[in-house]
Amino acid sequence: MNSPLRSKKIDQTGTGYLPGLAIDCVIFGFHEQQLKILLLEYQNTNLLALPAGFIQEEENINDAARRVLAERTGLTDIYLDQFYVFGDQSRHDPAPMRAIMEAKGMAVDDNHWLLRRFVSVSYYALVDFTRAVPNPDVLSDSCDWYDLASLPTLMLDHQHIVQKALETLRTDLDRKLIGFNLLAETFTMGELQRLYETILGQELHRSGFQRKMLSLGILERLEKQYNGGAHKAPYAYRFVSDK
Amino acid sequence: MNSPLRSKKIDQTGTGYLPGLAIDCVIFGFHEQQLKILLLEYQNTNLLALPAGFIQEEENINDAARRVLAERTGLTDIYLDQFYVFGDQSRHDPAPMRAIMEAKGMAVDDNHWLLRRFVSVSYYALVDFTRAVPNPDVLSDSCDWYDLASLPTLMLDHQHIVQKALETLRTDLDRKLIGFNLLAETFTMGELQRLYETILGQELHRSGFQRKMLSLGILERLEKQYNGGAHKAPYAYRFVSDK
DNA sequence: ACAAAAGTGTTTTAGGTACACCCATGC
DNA sequence: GCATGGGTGTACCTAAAACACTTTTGT
Repeated sequence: MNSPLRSKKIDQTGTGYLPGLAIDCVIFGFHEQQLKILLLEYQNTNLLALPAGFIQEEENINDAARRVLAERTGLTDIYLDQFYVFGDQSRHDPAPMRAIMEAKGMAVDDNHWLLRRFVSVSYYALVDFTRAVPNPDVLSDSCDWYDLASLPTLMLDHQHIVQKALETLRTDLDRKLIGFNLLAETFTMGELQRLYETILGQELHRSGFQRKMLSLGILERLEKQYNGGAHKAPYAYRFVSDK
Repeated sequence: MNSPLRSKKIDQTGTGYLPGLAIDCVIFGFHEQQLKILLLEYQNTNLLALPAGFIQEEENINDAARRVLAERTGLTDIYLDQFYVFGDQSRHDPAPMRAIMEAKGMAVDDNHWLLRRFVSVSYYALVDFTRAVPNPDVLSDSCDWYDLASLPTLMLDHQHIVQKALETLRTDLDRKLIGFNLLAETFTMGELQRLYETILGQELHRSGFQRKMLSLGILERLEKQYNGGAHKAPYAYRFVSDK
């Protein structure tokens, strides 16, 4: 992998990448009843941004997105969906990237390729929180999970991108049955319901939810899980694709 | 407007446009119970392609799509939706564009910007067939409607783009209530139903369809239309947005 | 009179909501 | 025993599907 944001040296010209095009990824995770996304914090600037990357000249853009995801989470088998292209010129603002590069001690030319206008092809990804290992890129000193419910201010229009990603996730949740990607291999019906409630931002009726999920024919019931709770042990379930 | 595909002279360098990025438009119309799309035929090559364009350096990409649409149809108030970015390197094939340019009598350099790899941001549009005035660009000698049901072979991966546009239209039809954009200002319930049936590729029950449409509260009933048919005169309806 | 398309009514079915009941477990 | 969370059963309501009936027009 030779992303300019990963290699030790930052390319001065952007050679080898499609110019003016970037990948931004909204990586969702779910932990302790909270929906979270992965953010990078840049060194000495307090700037927070979505994991991003560029597209190699001989690379498919969807593969570039998978590469970014693999670099930031260590995971390769991830649910990933392109959801929008942000291409307004108003989103172009070289100031934050300049601040990041200067904080890195770089001499920054006004014409540096990273300061030019970029069109962002945005993806959202759903990962198993317990399996992801966040990993910062060369320009950032941290890569961590942040609660979606109390998100700090983000760089550029990244807040807007997150908002649109969440809207897409909400409408896709029923249509594409993708929620399971946010859970571990096996899970209880209660965990699944709390996930749905968190994503949709509303409470769901327990019995109806259970019946609907089971009627979809995509859940395999396993043995009961004795977690030591003061109640009946729930069944564990596994998602089974029907292909 | 100074698109290189519209101006009399074709720019040799692509100056003024975002490099490597193109807009492709699947423009749907509906006429005589057929779903149609607008295609360009290039001079002396038998090559058919989707209406396309590039993005000016100071232009929003959605505005670029509107500009392409206005140039090809003469319409400015059009339903338009971004639906996918096609960015596989395998879609890069300079041969057809070279043939088009050579057929135009141009001397074509191997490094000509139009022969390089492009990432396509694709849009679908819904237009009122009776109001659109197809208008070819400078490289093509015709811009006309083609039946979606019996589409000829298209350039590059444009067949694939059309397929994905149609799939998106089908799923959006119920969710976004956009079908009316394909009809004239007023229409009968029968016309609307035949439109839905054509798009979805399946027959719908007449009474259920009528009730469902009326229950949405987005149709205003006007006077009856006496078309001279050997049957009861249908009501005319108009779409009313509820904002 | 009849066919054709339009508008409306009726019955049946399916899915969802709401609520109730019982089960298993730890305190 | 009791609170807690889990699984299932039942009544109810709404929306869709399927079908029937009536209306209006031209031939």
